[in-house]
Amino acid sequence: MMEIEDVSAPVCCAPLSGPLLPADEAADLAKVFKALADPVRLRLLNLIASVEGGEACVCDLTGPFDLTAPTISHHLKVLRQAGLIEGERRGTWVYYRAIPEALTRLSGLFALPTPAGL
Amino acid sequence: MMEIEDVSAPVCCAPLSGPLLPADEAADLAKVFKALADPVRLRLLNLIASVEGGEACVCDLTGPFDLTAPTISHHLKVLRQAGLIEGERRGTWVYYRAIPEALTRLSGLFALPTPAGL
DNA sequence: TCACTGGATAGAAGGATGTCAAATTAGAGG
DNA sequence: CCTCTAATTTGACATCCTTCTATCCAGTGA
Repeated sequence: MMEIEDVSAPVCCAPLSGPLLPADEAADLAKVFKALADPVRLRLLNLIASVEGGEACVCDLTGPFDLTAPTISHHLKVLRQAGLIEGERRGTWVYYRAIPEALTRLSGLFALPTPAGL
Repeated sequence: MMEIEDVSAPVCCAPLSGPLLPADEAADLAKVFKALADPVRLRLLNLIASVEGGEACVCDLTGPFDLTAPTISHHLKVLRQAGLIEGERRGTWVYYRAIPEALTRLSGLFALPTPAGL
């Protein structure tokens, strides 16, 4: 269940304003953004990343949405396969946390070379 | 032709690790990521943002891809409506440039509150 | 072992998306 | 005015995505 593909791994450092992105890296990056391209998943990531302690139980992630448990489970899987979150089962419950490196990587992607211009 | 919707405008400042994102802001943000969730559009934005002078002619954006002109035009429109790029016609040609504020906004979205942990 | 609960998986229906060919608009130049 | 080129729009088609219901798996505890 906890399989991870982490398509974001090879996508690393260079900002979009920087050197030309190879086509295969663009494809990998697109998968990460595809994971973010849904309001439910954005709110899920937001919920998980903003939790005090860094961990959120799935049982607390279903309530805020007007969706069935399988749908939430599906969205969590998409976020997981994108390398944005990771899950761990402890007893009856499963806990998810954000992967800081993934967020930092994305932050750097949008960095500008000369912010003096703005 | 140059209509802009700029769905990214209301989405502004708070990082994903920060306070809870309202549902409607999440929906707006998702539109921006939907625009980024395609390898061709990522490469287009990369091409435009990395051009010396900050401007790229559409005529130079068709070559790098194995796609027809209408398809490139469609992708540019999606990026435009997401508020990531803007276009301007000068004579026969249309030039596009990245909108730095949009990129900076996204960069801040992935900022972490306490990078001390990593 | 059996029942109960939290969570994931499988399969299907409906809507959204990427791509193309064909037609359209905008400007340059005879 | 006519033609040529750059770029966009339109309409169609195939594919993918979100969501559901139904089912299955994993632990807990009697």
